[in-house]
Amino acid sequence: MSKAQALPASLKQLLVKGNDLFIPGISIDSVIFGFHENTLKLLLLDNSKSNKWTLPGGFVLKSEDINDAAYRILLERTGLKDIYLKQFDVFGQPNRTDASAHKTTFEQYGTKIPKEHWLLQRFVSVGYFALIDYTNFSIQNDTMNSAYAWKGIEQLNELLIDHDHGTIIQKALESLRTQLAYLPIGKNLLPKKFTMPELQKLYETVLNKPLDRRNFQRKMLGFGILNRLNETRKGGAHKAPFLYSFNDKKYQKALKEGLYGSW
Amino acid sequence: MSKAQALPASLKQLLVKGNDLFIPGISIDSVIFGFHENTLKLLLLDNSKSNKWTLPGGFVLKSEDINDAAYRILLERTGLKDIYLKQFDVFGQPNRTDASAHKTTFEQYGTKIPKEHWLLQRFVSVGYFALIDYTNFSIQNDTMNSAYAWKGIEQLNELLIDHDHGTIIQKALESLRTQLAYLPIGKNLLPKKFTMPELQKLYETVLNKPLDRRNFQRKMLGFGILNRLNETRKGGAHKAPFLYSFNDKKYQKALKEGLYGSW
DNA sequence: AATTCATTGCGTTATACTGACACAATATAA
DNA sequence: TTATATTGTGTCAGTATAACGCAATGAATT
Repeated sequence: MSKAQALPASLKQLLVKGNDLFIPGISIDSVIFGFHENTLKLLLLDNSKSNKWTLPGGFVLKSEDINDAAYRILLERTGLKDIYLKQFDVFGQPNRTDASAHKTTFEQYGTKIPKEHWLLQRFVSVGYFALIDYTNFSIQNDTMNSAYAWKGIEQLNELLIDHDHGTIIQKALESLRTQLAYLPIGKNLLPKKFTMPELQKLYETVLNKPLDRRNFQRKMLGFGILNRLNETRKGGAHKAPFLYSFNDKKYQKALKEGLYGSW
Repeated sequence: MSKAQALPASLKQLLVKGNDLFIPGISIDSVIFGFHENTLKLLLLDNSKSNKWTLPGGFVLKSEDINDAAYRILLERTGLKDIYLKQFDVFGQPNRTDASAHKTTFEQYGTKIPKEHWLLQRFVSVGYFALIDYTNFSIQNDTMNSAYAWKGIEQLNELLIDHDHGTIIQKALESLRTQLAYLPIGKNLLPKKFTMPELQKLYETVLNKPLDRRNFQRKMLGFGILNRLNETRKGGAHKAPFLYSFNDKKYQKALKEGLYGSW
């Protein structure tokens, strides 16, 4: 076993001042979605030693709105701001594994959380999902000194077995699917310019079923939310597809009614 | 001013033992929907003196699942069980009015909540909505000694002005609308036997727009979730409509896919 | 430079669904 | 018995959907 590193300042502060700063018993967990190479990815944190991957999360300041806290935590831990973020569920089982996860985090540095410490109390977690542009985010270590990595949703079984973060992710995916017609997934998960096949793959991935290429295009164009640009994406083999961008105003408006259709 | 009544036992217990029994900082508010005389109704509690109506709610026991708590609270305060109940949002603004509402409740009985008491801390509230059969529920006073009453959603403006329970109710209604295709509102808001016009009025009320009688019937029957009974509802003037009941199995199944259609 | 080939852009057709409306049947009230 | 509002059933034009055809294109191959 390698020598224990010094406890990072951020963790020390959590231990010492957390009780004064944060409201007790409530945590936030964020499921951060990205889309790359035709797969949905999640931004997860590696708790190094344990090789258990976890959702980035945090706590709510004593006089802070919960939604504001979710944005702040996202900003602090990833540098991301102006991100689409949405609360989707609350996880309130008394046997949630937060306490043991916190223990593990500190034990990596040879630090033990004192008994009765607020971190070891029962936590109710509010789940948020974020939609971010994969191409516009460069991974860096976060303030808690954990390492980020994008993980494809198909690899999750190995990473999160028996971990209740797995449940949270499943619920987030479910929300994404059932509310698809009302969510700006295209705008937030794709780069500013994208091709029709890319948009289609995104919808196919979320819905987990294939869609007809030609019918998809007709329907999407029918919504009147896309601008076709005078550019094509060259470089890939075969015919170069047109690039599109979203007409933000019309997109917003259309989403209010829901992108009607039999997906 | 009339003489202050004695503090009810349930309130006294809350004051004295609440801190040991419940997890701090988290409350539950339930928006209880019923349908009667072609209007959506809410089951509200009158805080007598103040004439401010509030949502029935409560707190979570220290080793209790939040969803279980919501069911328990509903049972304790209304006698209702086996009810459709669904979490729809979390309300986490630091300036929520719970503390002052609690104060008012106790001041009615001439009791003052001690400073620093847990009831006066900041609360994050988890919102649930319940769908219940109006005809199968008889109003009684609840354990907190408040009086229940059904209030039509159109009268809410007068009752809840500037009250953040108003926001919660609005959000509950919104959830009801956007998730309509996935919610068993018919089964849970109507009596076992009902007529097609009654079912239609329910959908019209939730959607807040009129629907064509004949198209509605065609679509509903098309889902294959209704049994037409060999009875009609006589008594009303004019032609007696058939009675229907739900085919529970098919209803459940259809809701999983969502009751597809352009409502 | 010509050929190959997977992919893209645009189009067609049969079918199902939707919205708007017509008309006969019927339970109560007059 | 008649009047009336409501319900049950049906029609029809317009629209949306699912399934598929075919020519155009850009890079890779020869």
